[in-house]
Amino acid sequence: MSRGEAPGTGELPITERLTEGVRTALANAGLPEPETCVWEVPRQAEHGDYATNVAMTLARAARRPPRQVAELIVKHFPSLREVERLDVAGPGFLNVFLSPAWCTGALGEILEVGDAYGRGEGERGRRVRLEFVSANPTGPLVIVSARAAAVGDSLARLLRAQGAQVTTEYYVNDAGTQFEALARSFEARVAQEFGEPAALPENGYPGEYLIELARAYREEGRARPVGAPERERLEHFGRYAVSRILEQQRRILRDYGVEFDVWTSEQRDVRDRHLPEKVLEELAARKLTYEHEGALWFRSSELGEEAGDDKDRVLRRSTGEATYFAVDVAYHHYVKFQSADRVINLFGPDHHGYVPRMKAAMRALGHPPDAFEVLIVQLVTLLRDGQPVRMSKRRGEFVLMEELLEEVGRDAARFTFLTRRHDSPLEFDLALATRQSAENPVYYVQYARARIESIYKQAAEQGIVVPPLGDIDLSPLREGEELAIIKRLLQYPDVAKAAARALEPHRVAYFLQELAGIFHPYYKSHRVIQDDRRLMFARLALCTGVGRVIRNGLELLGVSAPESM
RNA sequence: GCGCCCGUAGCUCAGUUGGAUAGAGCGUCGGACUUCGAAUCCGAAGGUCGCAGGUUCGAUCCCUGCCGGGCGCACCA
Repeated sequence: MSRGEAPGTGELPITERLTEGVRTALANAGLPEPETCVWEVPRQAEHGDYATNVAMTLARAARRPPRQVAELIVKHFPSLREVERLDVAGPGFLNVFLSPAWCTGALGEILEVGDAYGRGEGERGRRVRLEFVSANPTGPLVIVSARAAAVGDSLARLLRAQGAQVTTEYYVNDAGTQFEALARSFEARVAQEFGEPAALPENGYPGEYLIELARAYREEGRARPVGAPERERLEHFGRYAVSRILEQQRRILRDYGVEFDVWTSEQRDVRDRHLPEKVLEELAARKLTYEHEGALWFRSSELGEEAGDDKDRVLRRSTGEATYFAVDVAYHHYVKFQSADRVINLFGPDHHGYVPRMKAAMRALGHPPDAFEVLIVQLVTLLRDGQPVRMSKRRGEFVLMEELLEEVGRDAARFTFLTRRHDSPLEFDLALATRQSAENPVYYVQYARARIESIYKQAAEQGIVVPPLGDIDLSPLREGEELAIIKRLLQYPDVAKAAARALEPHRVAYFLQELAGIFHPYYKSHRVIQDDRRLMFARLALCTGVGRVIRNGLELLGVSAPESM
C-alpha cells in the first residue's frame, strides 16, 4: 500500500505493507485495531519470512482465543502480491511467506533506488541537537572519546537518513576550575621552558603535551605577560593552550571521519551572554529556587517521581559564582533548545549521577520529558596482551585516540565500537586487535563489497558488456540462496529505521555481518560469470544489490567501503 | 549505606517494545585454492542465559530478594 512517497525514497518497508494488510483484515472482520503490529524474522524457515503475535495481543480485546483471531485475520487478509501464503501457528502466531516472484521484482526496486535505499521519513521534521565527545580541552583525546565519536557520528547519520535535521555539537568547557588549572599548569611549563624554576600547581596537568606546547609557545616568540595581573596571565595562557589543544582534537576527529557542525564555547556562548543569570531568574520566577546558607538552590527533589532528583542542587555558590550545573542548564535551555526540539547528549559513566538533575531542570523549564535524552557511553577498558592499561589524565598516563588509530586503523576501530551497545562496558585488547585485524569482522563486510567489484572487473576483462540494471531480467534468480539474499536486502530499511529509533547503531553493524555471511558462501558455491547470459546478468544484478546495501549500511556507520582492499 | 548500569559458549559480545529448538566473531580441532580475490568457504566441539522465587498460554527479557563486577553519591566539572 503505497502512500505516494516522494520519488527516490523507495516504497514502504515490507513490514509496513504487511501491517496495512493486517489492519485491513481486522477491519473487514469487525475486530478492534491494534496500536502496533510487531514483526519479527523467525529463526526457522518453516515459520515463514515474517511473523507477528498481533493475534495474541489482541485476543483479550477481541474476546476470542488467539488462534481464532489469527484465523480471522487470514480469512479477511487482502490479496497482496507481496504475500504468497499466511499460516496460523503455535499459540496464535501469524506467519507470512513472501512471494518469490515478488521478491525478485523487489530487487529491481532496490537497484533503482540505489544510495537512497534504506532512507526513511520517520524522523522528518524533527530538529535534533546531538552533542558528543566534548572532552575537556585540557589534553589530547583518549580512547573513550574514540568510542563516543563513533557512536555519536553514527547516530547523526542514522537520524539524518530518517529525515531528521541534525546538528552535531562539541561543547568546549573553556571556563571554570579546570580551565584555570590548565592555565596555571601551562604557565608553569612555559616558565620552565624559559629556564625559570616553576612548580606545577596542586591539581595541575602533568602530561607531556603541555611541555611540548610550551616549547612551541617559546619558538613562536610570544610575548609573555610577565608581571601582568594574575587574571590576565591566566587568560593569556589558558586561551593559548585551549586553542592549540582544540586544534589538535579537531584534526584527530577529522582523520577519524567525524566533523562537528558546531563548536560551542562555554565562555563565549554561555557565560559572556549572561545566560546563567537569566536562567536563575527564570527558575526563581517559577518558584523553584530558594536561598540557604548564602547559596541559591534548585528544588530538583520536588519535581515528581519521574523527573525528580534525590536531593536539591546548588545553582549559585555563596561566593556568588554560578555552578557548572547552572551554566549547563542555561546552555541547554537557551542555546540547544532554541534550535532543536530534541536534545541528545552522550555522556561518560562518570556523569550518570548528573542526569536526574538535568532532566529535572529541563522539565522545570517546560520541555517535554522525552525531549531531553542522555545516552551513557560506557568505559573502554584497554588491554594489551590481556593486561589492563590504566588510564589517568591526572597521572599523565593514557593511551591516546591517535595511537589507537595508528594501531588498528579507523575503520576497524569504528566498527569495533559500533558492534557493541553504547551502554555496555567494552574491553579492547590492542595487541589482539592488531594481530587479528585481518580477521576483524569489518574486513569481512568490506571484503564482500570488494569481491563484488572484482567480479565486475573480471567481467569487463572478458569483454562482457553488462546491460543497464533496469533492463536485466531478474526471474532467473531461482536458487534458495538467491532468494534468501534478496529477502535479507528487503529487511534493510526496517533495520535502519529501528536502529535510528532505538539510537542503536550496532543493529546495522550486525545486519551487515549477517548479509556478508550469506553472500560469501553463495559466491563460493555459485558462479556469477558464465555462459548462460540471462542467469549471469541476473546474478550480477543481485551482486550489485548486495554491494549497494553494504555501502549504504557502512555509510551509516561512518566506515569506508573500498572497491579493492 | 543509597542510586544507576552490567552478569548469555574458553574470550569479546548480539539476542529485534515477553515469543516457537538461545546466536555471531575470535580461539580450539578437522577439511577445501589449475575456475569470478583463501581478508573466503565446509564441518566439529563448546550453554543450569549469575542464583532463588514470582507474574502468564509463554521469561535471557518484566517484578522481588540474594551473590558478583563497574560507576556515581560536592557550594568539582
